[in-house]
Amino acid sequence: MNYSKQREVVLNSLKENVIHPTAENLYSIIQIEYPEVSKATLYRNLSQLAKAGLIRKIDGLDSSAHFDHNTKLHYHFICEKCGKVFDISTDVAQNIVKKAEQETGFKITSHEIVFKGLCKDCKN
Amino acid sequence: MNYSKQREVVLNSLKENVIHPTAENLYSIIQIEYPEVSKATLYRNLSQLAKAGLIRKIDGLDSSAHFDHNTKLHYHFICEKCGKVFDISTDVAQNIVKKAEQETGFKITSHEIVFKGLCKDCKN
DNA sequence: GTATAAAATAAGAATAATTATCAATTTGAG
DNA sequence: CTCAAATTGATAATTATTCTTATTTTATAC
Repeated sequence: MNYSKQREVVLNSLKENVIHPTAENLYSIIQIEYPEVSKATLYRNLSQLAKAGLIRKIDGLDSSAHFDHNTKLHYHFICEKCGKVFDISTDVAQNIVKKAEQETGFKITSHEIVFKGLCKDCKN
Repeated sequence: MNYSKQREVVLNSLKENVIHPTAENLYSIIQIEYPEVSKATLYRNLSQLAKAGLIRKIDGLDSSAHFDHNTKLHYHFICEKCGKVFDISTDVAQNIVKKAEQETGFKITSHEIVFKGLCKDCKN
């Protein structure tokens, strides 16, 4: 991966926006300061950065993919009322990969857990 | 929900095709015997049946949603080589909802676990 | 520094999956 | 049987994302 100004902007924007943004969220945010970053470039870089392991793509939350600056293993919760995404620690499912591999005999290379419901604020 | 012939066809086809098909998979299958079921009707009925809890929609496996005739709680694995989807029992993550609710204080109404990797056949 | 090949870009077209529109048909309660 | 509500087929529209192409940047070799 060569250096590019646009990729740096994408990566930094994600690091500064810890809200698990979608590509469109990030595009709006980036547009304000860096209108020179096009949508195609944003999508391309998000893919590349995720493939390189520098960021993480989160599927299954809602109709679009969200992106996470935090590459350490953890899970996610999306509030069905306000749409906010929160982290859930791996404590909730210990040794889950080992257990699943033992049960199935498959080789597991990645996994994601998505919880849905109401966050603390929206519950009331 | 009123009765409709088309909805019956959709539900029965899913029950007979335990392969976790996508909407397009199911459309191809249904077309052969029941060309009178349109694509719009298929999508509409899959949504309605899922909302009514008679089937389950699985997100996060790949670019399209898959559907499951089995509404009992369980998790999923998709083989990144052959694309087949397999069930994973809830044993791999016991009390996960309770744990996540205790950790966060959120109200969790649903969750899904998606594993990716290589199935037994593709591993070799 | 200059040449140059590989990588990256912007702009917009294209695609894939899904949802919406709407007139016509079907269903079910009274 | 009647009529409103539900459902349908056909197709347009939408959403999210990827692809195309000509141009520009970057890294490297001289």
